[in-house]
Parts: sequence; structure tokens; C-alpha cells
Amino acid sequence: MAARGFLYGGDSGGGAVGGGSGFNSVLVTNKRAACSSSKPLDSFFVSGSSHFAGSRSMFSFEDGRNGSGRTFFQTYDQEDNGDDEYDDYFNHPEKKRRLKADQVQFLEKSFETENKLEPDRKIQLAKDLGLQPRQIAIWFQNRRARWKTKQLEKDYDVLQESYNKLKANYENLVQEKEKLKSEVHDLSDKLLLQETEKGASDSSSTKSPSEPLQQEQVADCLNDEDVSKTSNVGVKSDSSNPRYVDLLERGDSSYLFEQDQSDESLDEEDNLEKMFVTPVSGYMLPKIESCHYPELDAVNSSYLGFPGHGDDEDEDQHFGFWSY
DNA sequence: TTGTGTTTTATTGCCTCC
DNA sequence: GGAGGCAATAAAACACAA
Repeated sequence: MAARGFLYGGDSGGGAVGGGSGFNSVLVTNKRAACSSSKPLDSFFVSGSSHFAGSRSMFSFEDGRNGSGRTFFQTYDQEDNGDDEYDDYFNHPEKKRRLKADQVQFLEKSFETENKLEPDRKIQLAKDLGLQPRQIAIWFQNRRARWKTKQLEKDYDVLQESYNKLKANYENLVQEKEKLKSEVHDLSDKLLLQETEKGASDSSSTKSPSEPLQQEQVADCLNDEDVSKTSNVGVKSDSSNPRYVDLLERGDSSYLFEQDQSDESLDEEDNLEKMFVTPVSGYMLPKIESCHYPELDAVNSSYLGFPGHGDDEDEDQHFGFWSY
């Protein structure tokens, strides 16, 4: 590792005198240590009224005192920076010391009050705790960093929870969509089957297979009391188309989903008018304005809160979902 | 006891503000 | 330009399982 700077050299200003473990020489690598400070109190701070005298963090020994029974700072200050003490100190590889529990508690309370540190408060805390102002500043800095990390974790949890809810909601909607899609498909098939059966029975009795279906027959097939409203049912429109009849007899529903491009006789716009694309599946289906199928009602009323599908709705709106 | 992971204390360099 | 904040990082101290 690169040479480390000196403890409390920065804010302490007037001369760095410390270092990491095992240092044997005085190095000044910290720019804060190198520059002079306008706050001499930050340097070799000695508290006259410390409630925590004896705890000097990295400069203290096990019990907060060096071999002579005085703290390093007391020694250093009071003994006029004697070379003996100085050498003694630097030849004695000091360990980094943690703050005592009561000091930490005091700092925590102070942090709760205000997580920023005004210079005056820093000095006061240093006095009260018998620590270097620089230590107080560092402690607050690290404490803010920890607080920020915790906040980020909390924010992450909140976002995660929010995401999970949205995801679950989305998955429910997808499921519902698939369900509705298959219901639409089933109902389409059911409708086709009814049409096919009706068409087959009618053609076997009175009409030849080649005869086009009558509007009334389709209306009956759709089991609707209002025949006039089925005038734009797609199947009727194609009843003159031999291919349609053929498909109908074979029970092929594909005509519902594709336009007969081969039929030049049909007006394309007119034809499109009689079809619509389902909102869910995108299938092309014939327009049915007034057919009443309970299953479709259920589908309509449950279709993602689409408006206008209540039981009391006007008859014309019963298939608002279907009609365009 | 030792290896390993975590926490705490401290440094360094960069940035912003006054 | 100096003071102070912050992010990144080092390294000591600590916790704990094997």
C-alpha cells in the first residue's frame, strides 16, 4: 500500500505526528496535514474537562495511557515535546483503537440531533469526549456514509416491493388477457358450429347445398329476437359467395378470420365494414349488433373495466365490445 | 488457533462553496 | 485558495465458525 498519511494531520493542522501501524518515520502525505490550519484547537487537542479522559483513540494505549500513566497527549503537551517521549511513541507501534461504547453513544445522540457538524459543535464534542476534533469530523463523515448506505438499502427495498407488486399485477393482467382470448375463440367456434348445423339441416330438407343462406336463417342461428339488427352479420353478406357456403358446410371457421381475396365481386370496403378486429386477439370477426350470449356478456363486462357493458345498457350497446 | 467476513477508523483525492 | 464534504479505499479491530 502507498504510504499513509497521518492521523488527524488534516484538520489538526499544525504538524502531523502519527501514522498507521508500524510506522517508524515521519511522513507527511496528507495535504490536510501539510497545510497549516487556522484552528490550532484541532491540533493535539487536549480537553480540560473531558468526560471521557483517557480515551485517545489511536494515540492511547490499552487503558488510555502510555507507560508513564499519562495519555499520549498529556505527555506530549506537558513534556514539551521531549525527544524521549517522541521516540518512545514512534518506536511503539500504536494500534488503531476503536471508540468506547459511551463515546459512540454520545456521538450517536449528537448525530441524531444533527448529522452535520458545525465547527463549534465539533470542538465541543471533542472536548466532551476527549477526542481530536478531527476524529469527531471523521466519525461524523463515516456515520453519514453509513446512514446513506442504510437509506439506499431502504429505498431499494421500497422499490423492490413496488416492482414486485407491479409485476404481480402485470402477470394477472396477462393471465386474464389469455383467458379472455380463449373465451372469445371458444365463443367464435360455438357460433360457427351453430351456424353450420343450422345451415346443414336447412339445406338437407328444403334447399340444395348450393343455395345461399337466408338472412332469417342466420338470425335464427344467432338466436336473436331482433332479426332486423342482424342485417350486417358477416355470414349473411358472404352468403352469395360459393366459397363461403362450401366452408360453412365443411365447418371451416377460417372464413371468420380471413378475408376472401379471391372474390372480386365483393366491394372491399363494404366487406371490411361488416367485419371487425377483436381488441384482444386481433381476430377478424363478423359484426353482430344484437346477438345476446350470456357468455359474451360475461366477457364484455369483465373486459378490463371497459365502459358501457353493464346489464342495464342499451341493447345496442350489449355488444359494444363487438360492434365498431 | 486460524481463516474469513464484517465493522470501524482513518487517509486520499476530488469536488464545491465561499 | 482554503475549508469541508464525499466516494473510494486501506487496514486495524472484531466476530465467529471450523
